[in-house]
Amino acid sequence: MDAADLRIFEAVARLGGMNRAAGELRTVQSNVTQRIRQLEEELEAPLFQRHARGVALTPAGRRLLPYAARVAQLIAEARRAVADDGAPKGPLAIGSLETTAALRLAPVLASFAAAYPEVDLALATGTSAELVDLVLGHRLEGAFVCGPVRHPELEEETVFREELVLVTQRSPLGVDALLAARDLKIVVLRAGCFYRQRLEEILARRGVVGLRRLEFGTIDGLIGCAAAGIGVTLLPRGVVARAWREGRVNVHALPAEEALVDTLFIRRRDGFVSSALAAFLAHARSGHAEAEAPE
Amino acid sequence: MDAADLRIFEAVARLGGMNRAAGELRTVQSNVTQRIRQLEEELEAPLFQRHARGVALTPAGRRLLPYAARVAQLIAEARRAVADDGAPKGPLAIGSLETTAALRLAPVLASFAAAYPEVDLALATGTSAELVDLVLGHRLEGAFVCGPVRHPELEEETVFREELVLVTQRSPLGVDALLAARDLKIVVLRAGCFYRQRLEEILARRGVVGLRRLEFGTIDGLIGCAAAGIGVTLLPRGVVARAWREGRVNVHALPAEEALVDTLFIRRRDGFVSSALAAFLAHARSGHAEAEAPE
DNA sequence: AACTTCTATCGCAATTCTCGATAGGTGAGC
DNA sequence: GCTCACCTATCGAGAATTGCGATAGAAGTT
Repeated sequence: MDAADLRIFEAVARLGGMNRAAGELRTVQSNVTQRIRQLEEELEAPLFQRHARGVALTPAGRRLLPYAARVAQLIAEARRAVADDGAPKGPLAIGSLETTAALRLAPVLASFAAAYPEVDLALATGTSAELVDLVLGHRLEGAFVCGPVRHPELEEETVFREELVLVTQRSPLGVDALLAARDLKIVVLRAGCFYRQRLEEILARRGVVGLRRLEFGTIDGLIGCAAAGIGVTLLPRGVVARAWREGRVNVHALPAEEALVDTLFIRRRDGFVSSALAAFLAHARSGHAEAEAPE
Repeated sequence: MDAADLRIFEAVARLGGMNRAAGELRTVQSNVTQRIRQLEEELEAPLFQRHARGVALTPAGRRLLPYAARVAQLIAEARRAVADDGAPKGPLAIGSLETTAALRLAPVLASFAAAYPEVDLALATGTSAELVDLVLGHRLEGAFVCGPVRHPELEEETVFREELVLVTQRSPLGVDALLAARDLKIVVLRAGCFYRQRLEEILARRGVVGLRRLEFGTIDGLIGCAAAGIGVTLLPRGVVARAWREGRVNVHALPAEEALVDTLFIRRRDGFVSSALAAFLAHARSGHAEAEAPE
């Protein structure tokens, strides 16, 4: 049982037929048949049940299938480990919440790309749950998500701790009075954004429910909306610092348990940490992340 | 890069020479040389530094080595998974603390062996730390240890919860008076036993320190020593129930935080659970473990 | 009944693997 | 300084494996 055998086995199992597998593997059907038969002889167990429309996994085959994928992944990882001589280079696939990417990662990415031109950085965005799945599935080397995740196979590390503040129009009124206004909307960066959920929780706890939502694609748009009294939004303090200094909006601090949100970087515990990823993490930790933070 | 290549690579790295590796692999040196050279060409990286007395790993080789072991383990596990058709059979290597084996496991093992004669059960004993290492190193499918362990790669499950009691000679005196006796010894099953450590902590907390230790190989010996007033020991309540009913010893309950000790079964989180292991765990959980417990 | 789609098998070619022998290099010991 | 022991590199021939194309057979579809 070799890695090559397992690759063929995996293709046959996934495509449900030796002909289809042969096509994908750039070989001929007789070859696939022979290799599968040899594998079955070696393991002394039938792996596929043959029928007229293709093949189906037997129980033994079902037991083998996950190992085929794991062996392939492990060998791919070994290749990367050998190729990684310590100088950050090559592909680096990481993920991030859209909000984090927009608010925090932009300067990190820019300076990282400048510092390590040899690295081909790919940034995927999605919800925390999607990103966790991608990391677990070896599709991403790591991701920035809102935590805690507490998955046994994932290592997590807090990289940003945001203090979220309510942002409203400039007004002598208190926050409660502002929230009581008719037609108030909550303004969020994007549907599904983590801050939206948090904002709704915060308002619900104050008895404000059923507000309309308004989506904006840019941070400045959010702040503009809040300044105009159209709605209320929730943003990291650092992001609204400028608008606040300029007197365009009011910011309202929240109690710590509502205000603080940790952005974690997650990666597989057993996974290989490429030099590119190590360099990226060092870069993210070493202060570039504070570029937008308040003075 | 195939599993076979990695096996050859691993042997060369471990033995420090292609000749030695060829011997172990039952092939000839030229073959090993060629395969290693091909592997180096494929990976485009030198794996070994050749010198007159053999070869030494290069940095790239050092990076590859752990993957060779992991691939080999994974493939071995895949073989076992395929061979395991649901009927418990074949080898089953588990570990246990000596104390647990003696006090709790004997009836489980006996009835398991009778129920599943197809399983070749091997029981290794050692300290908790040793057993944890053996499980992590794929040498044992699981082990009974005293917890908590909290290792990220290990799944742990509480299988026994013992109530430990102090066992002393039968006497109208209170436990404090008995502990104050001169020449009192602590009697333990074996050096390094977990209960010994707990017993010393318990006594230390009551100001009793520096006692002599006496080791006995059997539970009955411990109880006999305690009954004769030679020493004091610490045992699960169930084990001394008979001697207590017969009026041979006094048992003294302890506060919960001192009395309760969990025996956990640990196994690798990512590891394959063989049918034999599943059957064993079901067996252990389903009441056979209570054979020696009090009525 | 003809057709399509799939797997099993066979013979042959190409590739790869294995083996044994030989060459070359290096350090230890005399 | 020489030989000896030990090691790796390389070569060529034979063996084994793998890959390919063609064909046969089975089963569902039209």
